Amino acid sequence: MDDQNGRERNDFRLSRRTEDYLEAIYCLSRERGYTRVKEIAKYLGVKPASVSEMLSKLASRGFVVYEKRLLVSLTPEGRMVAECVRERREILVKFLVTLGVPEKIAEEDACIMEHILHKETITQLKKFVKFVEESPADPMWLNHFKEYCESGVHPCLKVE
Amino acid sequence: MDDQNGRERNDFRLSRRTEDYLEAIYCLSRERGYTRVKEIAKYLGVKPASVSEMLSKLASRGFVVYEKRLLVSLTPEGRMVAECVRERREILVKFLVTLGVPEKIAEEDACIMEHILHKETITQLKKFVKFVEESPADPMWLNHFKEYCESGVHPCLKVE
DNA sequence: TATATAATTTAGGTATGCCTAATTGAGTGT
DNA sequence: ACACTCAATTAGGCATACCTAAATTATATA
Repeated sequence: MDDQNGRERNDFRLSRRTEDYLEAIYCLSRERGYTRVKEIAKYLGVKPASVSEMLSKLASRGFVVYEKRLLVSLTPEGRMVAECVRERREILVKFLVTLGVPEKIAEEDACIMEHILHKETITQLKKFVKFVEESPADPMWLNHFKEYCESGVHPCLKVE
Repeated sequence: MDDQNGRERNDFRLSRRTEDYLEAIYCLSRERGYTRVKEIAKYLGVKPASVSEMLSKLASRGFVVYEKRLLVSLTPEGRMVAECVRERREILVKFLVTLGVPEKIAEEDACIMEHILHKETITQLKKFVKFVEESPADPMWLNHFKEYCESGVHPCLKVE
């Protein structure tokens, strides 16, 4: 009934870890079209044995093409999932960076958030990022916000 | 090395579920100073048996006062943790609501985010919420953003 | 007080995911 | 062709966290 383990809050989503693996494979196989156990293990910071196990599961669910001991690649379905995950993540990074979170931390937190937030939340964050991007020139308020972050005082309040 | 299971990304933080339980107990025992297995189970949407197990762990770690079959309450330490978690959460809800996420979803996602984001991220979100709150009158850009959400066009671009 | 009912706990399982150690397999060099 | 090495897989375990069913214990009512 929870999402600590495999199943997510809503049943449409894959487990966080499943998404992580798909995204990793997606990134790693971008250029050549394939990747391998060792690379995935390094990318995700786990041991090859764990990757091996997970790949069997992913293959049986139709997300990757994988014959034991051979190279790994995504099926069209796996690619679709990975792209969604990736897109969510990129938006989140931009968003957090806009708000002044250091890039590196933004990356990490985005990676976590992408897996677990409702689509409504992602939608709003996406809109926000676009809103900022589409703003003509530098949005004044953003500068104000940055100033506020540094000084701790809202610029509009100290206009004397 | 991961955080799917017990241990979190950084070692200071308790597992997500541990925090959930502490927060639940905190909420439920606010008025009377104590709560009970059944209530916690209902609050978290798990079975009493699971709560029972978890309480033993929480007690052995010094977060709750709990003698089998009796009422449950937080130790000062448990309360401290719960309060931190709670504060993080409230900020997140405010933040998401500001960005137009429906209240109910904001609550849920906040509950998830609170457990896993870096403190730097929380800090920035907190600042952002404060920034908005301390803005004199209605911040223009927020209205613009709302308009943008509805129309899909940045108001500043269609000023003719 | 005795008994019925409600609350808890225990026992025994499940699933995810990760790890180590031991094996298996495949490609390379001699 | 054989041995070496490195990659990948299997086997056996661990921890978290949940569940169901069965056994307890408490409480409330007749």
